[in-house]
Amino acid sequence: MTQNTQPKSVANQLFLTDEQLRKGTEAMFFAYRGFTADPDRILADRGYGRAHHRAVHFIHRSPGTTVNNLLNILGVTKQSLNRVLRTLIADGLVSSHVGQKDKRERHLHLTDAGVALEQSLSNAQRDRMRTAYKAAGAEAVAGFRQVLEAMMDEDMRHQYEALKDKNE
Amino acid sequence: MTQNTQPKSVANQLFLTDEQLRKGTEAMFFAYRGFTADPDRILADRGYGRAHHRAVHFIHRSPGTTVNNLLNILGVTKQSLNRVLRTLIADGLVSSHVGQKDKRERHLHLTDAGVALEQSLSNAQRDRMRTAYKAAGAEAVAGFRQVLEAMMDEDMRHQYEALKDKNE
DNA sequence: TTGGAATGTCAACAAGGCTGACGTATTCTG
DNA sequence: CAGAATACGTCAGCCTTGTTGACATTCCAA
Repeated sequence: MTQNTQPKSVANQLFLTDEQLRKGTEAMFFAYRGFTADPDRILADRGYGRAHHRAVHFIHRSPGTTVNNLLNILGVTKQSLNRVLRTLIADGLVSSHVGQKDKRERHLHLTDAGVALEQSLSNAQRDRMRTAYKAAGAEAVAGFRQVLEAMMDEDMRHQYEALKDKNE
Repeated sequence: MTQNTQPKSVANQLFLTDEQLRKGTEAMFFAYRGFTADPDRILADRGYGRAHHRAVHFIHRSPGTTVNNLLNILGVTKQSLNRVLRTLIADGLVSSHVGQKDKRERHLHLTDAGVALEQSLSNAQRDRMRTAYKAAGAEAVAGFRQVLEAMMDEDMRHQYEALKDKNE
């Protein structure tokens, strides 16, 4: 349907051919596998999965966040998140306190053990990311980020932007 | 965008700070969600999941491929893939023939209905990709691909490279 | 020709999504 | 103040998709 075998007038659009887009798709698929591979190994050793990683990551990012807040960021149901939080709290990696202002809320923090796990996960992931960044160079990295940001859903881009410059 | 108020030796490496790497991590997380969102909706309507998408995609890419071959590309166990293939075959989207040369092998093809599904999935995914590519521009896309390729595991990069230029 | 390797199938289990229903505490609002 | 709305937890049950284990068939090499 959108086969691009056009004249030169569109030569500057060559990166938009179906073939180029398909390559991008497959690159995303294979790269995401690499992206999660290292943390997955660490998690498997401790009987956790990717869901635990995501929870730990975002609690670390936003200490004191509420359950509801986390729900929006992670995009899962509360039943699903609750299962994960329950094990993390039981294992002493996450603490949950009733809110001061609003007592319906629970504020989540990593314990020392939780911070330690987060560190080992993010170190593993960062190492791979750093290697990839170094290999590709600063300009490629800028392009990488631009395309990824353009690929997000509206809502997610807002979540992302809100977190983006938090610790600068 | 890059404020160069630093000495050169530092400025060159600014994209390798932990903060930059963390942003890249989160960009991957949110972008991958967007990346899969559109096909996921189509699949859900038909009672399929992402595993079906992957199988259909790579059978389309490499018609006549064997189960074992697909296993290597997808990186799952044969039992897991088999369940998905079984439903796709039962639903008449994929055909499986015993190999001529080696009768242990099964060669996989998409039926017309399978091709139709593949089209609707890849059209949806390409649309988002195209929009993102357009918004980011050709140079950003080149960087995007470079970083993704550098992020893959060795083995996966080989799989990816092998597929990469197949239809050019 | 026979034993091992390769290919693929079936069965059963676990993680982690989902929906729906319900209970409890707390806060907001008319 | 009463009732609606919000935040959270939990139970039950479903689905997809990953896992291991057991097994049949086929091929190949000693």
